[in-house]
Amino acid sequence: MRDSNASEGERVPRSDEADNAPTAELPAVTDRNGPARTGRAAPGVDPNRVRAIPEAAVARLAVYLRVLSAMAEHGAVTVSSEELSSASGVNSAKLRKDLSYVGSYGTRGVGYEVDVLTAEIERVLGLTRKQKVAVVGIGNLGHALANYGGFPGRGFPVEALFDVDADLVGVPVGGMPVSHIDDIPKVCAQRGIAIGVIATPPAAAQSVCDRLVQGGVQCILNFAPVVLRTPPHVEVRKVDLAIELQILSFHVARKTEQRTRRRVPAARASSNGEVV
Amino acid sequence: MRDSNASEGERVPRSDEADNAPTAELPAVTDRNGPARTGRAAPGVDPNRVRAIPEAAVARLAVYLRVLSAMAEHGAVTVSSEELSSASGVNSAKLRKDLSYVGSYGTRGVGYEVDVLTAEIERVLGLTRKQKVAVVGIGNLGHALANYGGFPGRGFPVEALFDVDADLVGVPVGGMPVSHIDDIPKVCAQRGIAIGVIATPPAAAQSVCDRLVQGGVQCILNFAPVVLRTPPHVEVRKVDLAIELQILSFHVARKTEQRTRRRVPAARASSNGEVV
DNA sequence: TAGCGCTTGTGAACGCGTGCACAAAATCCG
DNA sequence: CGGATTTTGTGCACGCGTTCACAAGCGCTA
Repeated sequence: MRDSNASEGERVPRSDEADNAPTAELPAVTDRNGPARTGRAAPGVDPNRVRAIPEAAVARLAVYLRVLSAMAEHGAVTVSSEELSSASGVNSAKLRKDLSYVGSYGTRGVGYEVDVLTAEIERVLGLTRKQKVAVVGIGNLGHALANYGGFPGRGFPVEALFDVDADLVGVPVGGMPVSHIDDIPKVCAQRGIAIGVIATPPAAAQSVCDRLVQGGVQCILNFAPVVLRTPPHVEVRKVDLAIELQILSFHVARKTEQRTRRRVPAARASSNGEVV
Repeated sequence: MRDSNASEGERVPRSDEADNAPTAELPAVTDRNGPARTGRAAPGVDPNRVRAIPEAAVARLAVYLRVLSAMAEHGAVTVSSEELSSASGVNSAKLRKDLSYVGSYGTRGVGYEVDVLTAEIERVLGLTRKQKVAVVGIGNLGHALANYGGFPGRGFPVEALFDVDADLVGVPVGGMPVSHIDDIPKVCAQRGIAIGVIATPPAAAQSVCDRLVQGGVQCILNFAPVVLRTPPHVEVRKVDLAIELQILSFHVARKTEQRTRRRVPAARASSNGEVV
């Protein structure tokens, strides 16, 4: 009954794939061929123990990381799964299972050392090596992203900004000059940018996406409300404000509907149970 | 192997709940008590056919809606599940199942009428009644949201803007004057605002959230990187840029790792594992 | 050192979502 | 008018993710 961004954000389908969208709420679109696991999904066991971590677990690990960092600032040295889980809004069983994907770094009867756990999660998420980010489309949203600067707890360095608007090119935004989108492939390749963020109008998104791919970007975070087509090796995540609102709208409608229905005598409170 | 924003955005856990996070990719967190279904999850059948639509399906329906609207503009009158699904990036079986939650509005051997399908999906998503939206925190992101104006395909009317900054109060942004956050409860109640969008710094998010709830808001879209505590009847969805980037970072690391491992013969670094 | 209590880590079961495959239905064509 | 073709709608089975529940392990205390 409640669970929204299934798995946060949404998985964006590939043109070359026949399946799709996610759950875990989220976010909301998932797809895959093999198991949903992230590691090697080969039928046989994974030899190198890359450990197949469920996508949903990865998202939660990122949440734990932030909570842990807040706790560390408060001077906490150890945490129990109970404390960490309630602060993160998940149940403790799930939290422990998530942490088990990372490894066994807890002490039974005691809990986890905050700094050890933090380091291990960062290791698994690949945060030890900062991934360079490029933002394309310097409108309101692009500005917000460019200035996001230190993303909470360690930042992803924004190494390049792009826009079509000639008047913007050369202008520094958040301490970084804007380049023209025609230079995307060149600049991205030169600077070794791994992640591209698309904050352009929908019409421009696909062509920008193509250029980013051309520039060797491995992952794309797409804020434009379109379904991007990318080669299979490029990971795409989508954040869609309109869809988020529509999902909420659905919930509002549902609640209103239930309330209305309740008012009507007919009732039948039995099955429906919760009154909300 | 690929599927990110599980179910889009993420479900935000409740303080009073013991469970949690979502799927369906994007952002990522889900939780619930009963079945993940959205309708009444009572054991018995749902008498009033509120039809329990999976959260992930709701998110996809919103995507179909946008694709349909684009097709309508191109003059399409009917669509087959195959066309619509490939344009939406899902497989046709899933699409048909999703549409079956809405009802049976297709014609076998022919397909779906674009306008009929559009109308029915809008009905199910509750888009026939426009939900009023308030945006809190008029920084870069808030500006972007306030100007988002016509969200692609029908807009959610932004009926109020709020900020703490006294210099901003009264200033029109996107054609609407900014009010002070202290007035949130009053204004929201007066204007019957159903959805609140939080685009404030993390530190202010919880208190803003409390005021929104106080003002009678039913759903909250949270862009601040914090876990909000809300009463059970308030639906919260979260969009977390930092987490999105971290998830992508994880994928980048994984790919790099695989590439590296393939190159190195010895391999099997045992414990420390990944080379990063 | 032995016992007790607390917390981790995980095996197993449940449930939801996904994908397959086919029957039902409607149109088209001969 | 009957058969071939196309496409919907769905029953069923598989699989992942969540949850439960408990054994294992560690520290503290007597």
